[in-house]
Amino acid sequence: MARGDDIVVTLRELIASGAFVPGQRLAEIPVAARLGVSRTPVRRALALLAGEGLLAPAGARGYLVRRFTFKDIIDSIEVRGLIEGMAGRLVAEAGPSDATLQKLEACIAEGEEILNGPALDAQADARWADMNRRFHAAIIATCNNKALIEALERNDKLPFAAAGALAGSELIGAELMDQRRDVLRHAQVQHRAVTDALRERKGARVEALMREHAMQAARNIALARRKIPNISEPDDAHPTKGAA
Amino acid sequence: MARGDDIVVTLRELIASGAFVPGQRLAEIPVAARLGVSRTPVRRALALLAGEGLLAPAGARGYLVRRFTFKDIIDSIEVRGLIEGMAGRLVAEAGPSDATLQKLEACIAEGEEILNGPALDAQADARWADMNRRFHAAIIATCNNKALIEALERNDKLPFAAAGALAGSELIGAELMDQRRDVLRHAQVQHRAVTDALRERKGARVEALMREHAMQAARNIALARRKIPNISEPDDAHPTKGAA
DNA sequence: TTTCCCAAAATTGTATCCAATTTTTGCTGG
DNA sequence: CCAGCAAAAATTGGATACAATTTTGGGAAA
Repeated sequence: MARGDDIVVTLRELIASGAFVPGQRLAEIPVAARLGVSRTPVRRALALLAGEGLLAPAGARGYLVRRFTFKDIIDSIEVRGLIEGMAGRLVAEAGPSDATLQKLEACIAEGEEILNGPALDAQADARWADMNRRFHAAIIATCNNKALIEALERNDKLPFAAAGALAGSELIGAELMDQRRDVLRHAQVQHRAVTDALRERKGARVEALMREHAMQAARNIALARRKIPNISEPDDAHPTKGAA
Repeated sequence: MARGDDIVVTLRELIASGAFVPGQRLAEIPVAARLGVSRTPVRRALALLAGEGLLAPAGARGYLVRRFTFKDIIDSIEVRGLIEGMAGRLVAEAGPSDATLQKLEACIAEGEEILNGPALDAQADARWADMNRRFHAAIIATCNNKALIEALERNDKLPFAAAGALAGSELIGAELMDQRRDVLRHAQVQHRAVTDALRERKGARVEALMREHAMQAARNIALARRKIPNISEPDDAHPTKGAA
């Protein structure tokens, strides 16, 4: 998709990195000037980002950078657990292919390698993040339910909702690195349990494990809460796109 | 939202109604001519519909009307059950407000009214569809999880995925109307059970009930399968937007 | 006859221009 | 001094013009 989607990606990163303040109005002309393009592709990008939920309609005209509270982040991670849980159950019920199981085992082996390594530095963390993404992708990719896959794809675009969003980010300081090995060790055990349950076609167990696995990620995010840029307080009544 | 969103709505209806054949390429100029507007708003609309999953990118340029198999429809309904199930569980765990319970009871009372009415004609069916939408909306609206609400909103845009998509449509012929009363009676019982479980804060039970309630809707869709326009056969290898 | 290449046509993507609506600002009146 | 209204400025949405890329079709050569 070599359309004007690079603009969308750039804007998404700018929003996630905190370059745009939540609640700020995103006028087309300044954005276009900043990106060095005309208003036309910016207009398309803003509409798409609003469709993704990163921007909120500002009254009758234009868009606002949406506010995300800390609860919103935790909630989206729980939704990820819900979706991945069903995906895992579907895979278990259908019986995972050998190729899938091999992928998962390879991820586990790599996880073991990382955990047994000498230092758990930023590089090791990035490697873990990549492995973690492959593990989760291997499950959702074979669930054979397009609606479910797309629901997860959309959810993953919300800030810090995707699997491995914390790992590999710059949010883990030295003080969190101390606990990091325990955290990843626990995740590794969960990956092991998920893989075994998949092989044994224990659908309900996989579903519960994936949900709990996400809840664990939510707790880890909570540890880094203070470093997350641009999270709003829960009690501010600013517009964040109303419910249904 | 008085933006160019009416064009998006119109196109969505044209796709759902089968005016566009799946796999057909949607060129901007013909679409713009058909709607009587210029290419600019059409481009925005096509990009948004692709974001919603109703269109698939056609190689490096333009979009195709996406193919939906019958399984895709059933799958999206099951995803709806998953999401609504979690929403119901959250409402139950937090304790539903009196206002919510009153709304649900009002829906149930209206359902009883419809079922006890003399004829179950198309008008009664449309009334049921409206009541049903309100029932489901009352639950999801109070779940207090924005990611979940938006996941449902997106899923509801897929063909026949939304609650009450079959009821109120033209797909129920005379032969299905015979079974219609039994079908709705069963749904009414499920609404009753959901409401009671919510009041009693039985989260797990609500979740299971909502899932099963959706599965029932899937079975009803299956009865009308032959009348659904533009569903593709499951074994055609045409592009339908690849998985993750 | 088939295949490959080049040219032409069509279509998408971008930039600019115009109209319409909204928002802001300043002035006037109470 | 505040409120209300009017005018002006700014910003968004739509249409058109232009550039670039892709696709298609035809012709020539093997």
